[in-house]
Amino acid sequence: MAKKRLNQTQFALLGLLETEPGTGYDLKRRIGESIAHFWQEGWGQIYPTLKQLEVENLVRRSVMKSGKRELQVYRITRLGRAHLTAWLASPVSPEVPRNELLLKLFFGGQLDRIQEHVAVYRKEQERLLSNYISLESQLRRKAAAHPQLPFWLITLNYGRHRVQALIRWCEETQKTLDTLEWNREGTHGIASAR
Amino acid sequence: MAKKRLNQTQFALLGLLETEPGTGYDLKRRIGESIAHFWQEGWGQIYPTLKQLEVENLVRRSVMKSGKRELQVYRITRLGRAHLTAWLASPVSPEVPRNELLLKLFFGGQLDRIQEHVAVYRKEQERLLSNYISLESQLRRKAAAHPQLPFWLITLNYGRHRVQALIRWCEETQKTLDTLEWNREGTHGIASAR
DNA sequence: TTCCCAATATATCTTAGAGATATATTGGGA
DNA sequence: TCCCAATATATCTCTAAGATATATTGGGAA
Repeated sequence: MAKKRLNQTQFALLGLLETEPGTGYDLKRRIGESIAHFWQEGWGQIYPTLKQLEVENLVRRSVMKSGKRELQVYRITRLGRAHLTAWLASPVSPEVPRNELLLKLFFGGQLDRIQEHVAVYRKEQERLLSNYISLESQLRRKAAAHPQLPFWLITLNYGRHRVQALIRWCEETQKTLDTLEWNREGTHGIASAR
Repeated sequence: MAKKRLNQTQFALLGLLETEPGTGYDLKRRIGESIAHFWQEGWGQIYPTLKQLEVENLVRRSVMKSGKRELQVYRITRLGRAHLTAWLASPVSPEVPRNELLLKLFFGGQLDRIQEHVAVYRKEQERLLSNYISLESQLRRKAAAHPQLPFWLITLNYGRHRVQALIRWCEETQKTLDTLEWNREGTHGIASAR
């Protein structure tokens, strides 16, 4: 008996529908507004998964007419809620590491290109950091009394700790790479006035 | 003209073959010994990708007989080397975040289960940390003079910074969750002597 | 008023990748 | 001699990333 690999998109959508019913488009929008900093879904997952969830009776679909347009509104069922709860309590599956930047660093190549990769990466982490900070103050204002607020802050805090560490790594790495560049030039006897 | 999405496995294998020719099995072993802490490949990628690389003339295959067994040894070609170099210099594609632990935290659920998730996660990060530390001292001993050593240390350093930050996040989070538990019990008037 | 565009809404297609599994050989130790 | 772990190659399924097609709707500019 093969252990069924779990479709995480299912549970992400169930979790979102638990808060409030909505259309596929709506769910995508809500992902962007709430969990995008650690979870993303594309159209290619959302619409087929909703259909699949309906077949399994984990969600129910109701069609809302608005002019010529038919909105497919999904809401979670009792069974869906049960599945969600079970999943929330189940062990977190380990993450598989795959870091393109590190792969390129490991293989070496042209030093100046590597330095550029690190610089771009650092900029991106700094962008993320300021993003987390503004999201946090926004949350504290808009949802100050929300019972789930502590959990939301915890997820933001994760991002903050992570990117701060990565920024420090970038700083260290940039110093190391500068030193290497220096030594290499020294070795080759190239005096470059900069 | 659609931008061809890049098959990262290709370049990972080319990078490994650049150092030294080898069989698919050999490459898997070398991944485990060198880059597994930030990059992994399964059989399902390795063997088909090697065949594909051969078709594209990026690697050349030679069959070595050893008794009844035929070893498929692959070595990188001049063209393959050119592709690899171009890839090493090309921009790093952004990482798509997908963190199951944070998703479960965000959706809330039973507090004790969340606490267990965090505890397990913390243990895993601590395991990784001690792993990085021993790998580093091992590297410094075995490859002290290797020209690529600084780059290898940089990748290990990335892991160390990352997991140290995540361990600190776990500590903070555990405190926060404990406080929440306390408050909840207080609210419900449950006096639990522990 | 009409035209255009951005936002809303649903859907599908291809490729990459994760993970499991099948199968055969080989070398060394009980 | 037998067995098992390591070596070696290969395939299959499902999940997910990303791009794209298509139609509607509401609001602002010409």
